[in-house]
Amino acid sequence: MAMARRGTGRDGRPTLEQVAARAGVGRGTVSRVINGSPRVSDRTRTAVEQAIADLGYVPHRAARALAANRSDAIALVVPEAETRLFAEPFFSGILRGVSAELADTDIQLLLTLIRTPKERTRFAQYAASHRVDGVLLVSVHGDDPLPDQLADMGLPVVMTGRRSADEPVPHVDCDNVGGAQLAVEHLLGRGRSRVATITGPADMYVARCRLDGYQEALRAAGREPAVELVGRGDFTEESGHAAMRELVARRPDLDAVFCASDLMAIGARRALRELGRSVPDDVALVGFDDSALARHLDPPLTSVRQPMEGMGRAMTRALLAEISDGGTDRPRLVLPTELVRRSSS
Amino acid sequence: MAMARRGTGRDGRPTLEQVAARAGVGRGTVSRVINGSPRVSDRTRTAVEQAIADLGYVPHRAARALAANRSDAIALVVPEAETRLFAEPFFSGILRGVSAELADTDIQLLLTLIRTPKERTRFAQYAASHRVDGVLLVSVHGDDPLPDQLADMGLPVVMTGRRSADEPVPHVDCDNVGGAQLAVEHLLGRGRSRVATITGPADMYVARCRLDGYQEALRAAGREPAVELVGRGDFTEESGHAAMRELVARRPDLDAVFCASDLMAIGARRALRELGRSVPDDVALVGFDDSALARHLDPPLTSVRQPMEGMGRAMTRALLAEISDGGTDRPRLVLPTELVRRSSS
DNA sequence: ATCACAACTGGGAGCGCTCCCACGCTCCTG
DNA sequence: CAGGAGCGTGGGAGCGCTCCCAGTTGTGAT
Repeated sequence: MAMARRGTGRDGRPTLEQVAARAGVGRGTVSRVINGSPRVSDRTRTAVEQAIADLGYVPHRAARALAANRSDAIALVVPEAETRLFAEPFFSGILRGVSAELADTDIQLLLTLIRTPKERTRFAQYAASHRVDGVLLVSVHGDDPLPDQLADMGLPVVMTGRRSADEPVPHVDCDNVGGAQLAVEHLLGRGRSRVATITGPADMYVARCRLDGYQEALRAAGREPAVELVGRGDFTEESGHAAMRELVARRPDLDAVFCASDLMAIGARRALRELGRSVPDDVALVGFDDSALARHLDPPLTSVRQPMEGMGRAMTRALLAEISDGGTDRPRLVLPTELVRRSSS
Repeated sequence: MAMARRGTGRDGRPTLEQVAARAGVGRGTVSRVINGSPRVSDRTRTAVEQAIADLGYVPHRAARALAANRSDAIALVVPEAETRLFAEPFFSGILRGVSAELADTDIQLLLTLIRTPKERTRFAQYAASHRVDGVLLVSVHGDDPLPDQLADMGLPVVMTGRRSADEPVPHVDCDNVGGAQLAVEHLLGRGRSRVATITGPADMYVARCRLDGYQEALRAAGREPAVELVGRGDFTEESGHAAMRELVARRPDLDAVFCASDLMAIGARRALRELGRSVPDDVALVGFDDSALARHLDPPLTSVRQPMEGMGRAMTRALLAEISDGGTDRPRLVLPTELVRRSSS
């Protein structure tokens, strides 16, 4: 036997039912008002809105999720390493963008830090079981299967960066090639003629792009890129330090270095100091990321800025669009980068 | 009339009902197994577990939340300014700690960046309407009513830092007084005798604590703190720069400065360079936070490290405890700080 | 063998919402 | 003036779970 209708929900908060009673309408009508359906007369709508205000009614998320079969939540998945290495501005910039874009929707942001491959696997299962309506993926590596797994499960996904030139999964990237070109053109424009580079891991597409930009800029200026001017790093400071020493040993006459990350530029700067070369007089230095560190290096580091907050916003918009239209246009966005000139070059 | 039971849930995923059917038991029994109730025989439990594995069953969050009247989610609320100013290591450190502590629970982390006072108000309402089981609050200011609002609504809350010495809301803080003492003792131990400090805003409890530590350390060493050795800052680089210039003008003979944040130490360092004073020979410098910037300053900055990740973990544990036991012991934890010695002192 | 009691188990009821069907009404059309 | 065609509306059914109350079975004491 059905229990008598109570005056409030289990926890004392009003339910749809009470709002309906107070407004003198049916449950369905209140639901329609809340969800912005046009099939409600103005009179009724006003009355319902009044009742909602009077009661301080707020829809119950779980009930709504259960009935409507959606969660009104999206997940932002970040490898834990990101929060250390590129903490500023990469991760927090993305986060601000995502959060800003979500601010006037009713959608929750679920943050998932992934430490291990095992957690990565577990995440796919979790995501599938109706925890989220879509997933934002940050810093995906070249061989990462997660984006495809999620996409195959029919879950909307948007990621930052690409795994390759023909990335099938919707994504938002910044113009790494163009940014590197800007940097190298700048160095050439300052009269430097033996411009070296320190690259990231060859298996990361982003690193290849920055190398491509470096080479293209040189060719555009009528110079053939020299192999011995390319140092290999892995985006860490230590690798930048080592690569810089090798470069100088190989080409003592180099007069500029474009580093594919600020952290590597910091390592390179240390190496140059050890070798008694001044920056920017002997060697001009440019980094990539425009991190907080760049601003505070001695001398302040010229760097390529990625529009992190813009990328966060763009990803989120793309994901929300995919969620609502069922993934018809699979966006691929590339946002412009910008050179921030400081005294290291 | 009830519809015939279907073979799977609406979205093709198995439901409790199917697991029960496959294991040849009732719905209630499967629920008991999933929730770890002891009132299930081993035979049955094994059979159910097998069925769960066979079907790849994962409980439906929303359904569970609705039926059990809990959300299995907690919110981490961060003022947006935090993600800029103290991005590293403060925010990401806390985040890693929280995330680590949550890793082997089934609890989701909801991240809420708060930009404006209006959003702050809105959050209270959201939190109340069964979106979360508890709230983690970061960087609360002295006059912030949000912690009390949430606590008054009966929502478990734990925050980092305190608003005052007798903070009523459960919290996890680091030993700011002790950290400042460490720093000053260290400076005195290196033979410095005219130790100045640059403080944070007087209305922030954390700033007062660091000032107290500075003064106590001096007194413990038998010296009376001098008013003209105290510079006022607001945790920003610019304020550190200005305060440093004033201090030197007031007391040209000072030989050490303890800054209540790394950012202010960076500003101070710049001022000292402009004034032609070397670090550490003329003036020894110590910061607070041990940010990434400290490591890369020239010279590398001695700084007080807060156990950010540990604080994140501690907060989370405290919150989970409060959620499960209904808030009986209202924890107040103070974690130790540590001095990281580098060449600036 | 009988009874009390514990240990398990099944399934009804219900969480608060959305979806959708059916039911008045009003207003045209022919 | 009958027959649609819409509009706006009410409310039943059901989302997948947990809770809890009745069984049902098994055990040991009498």
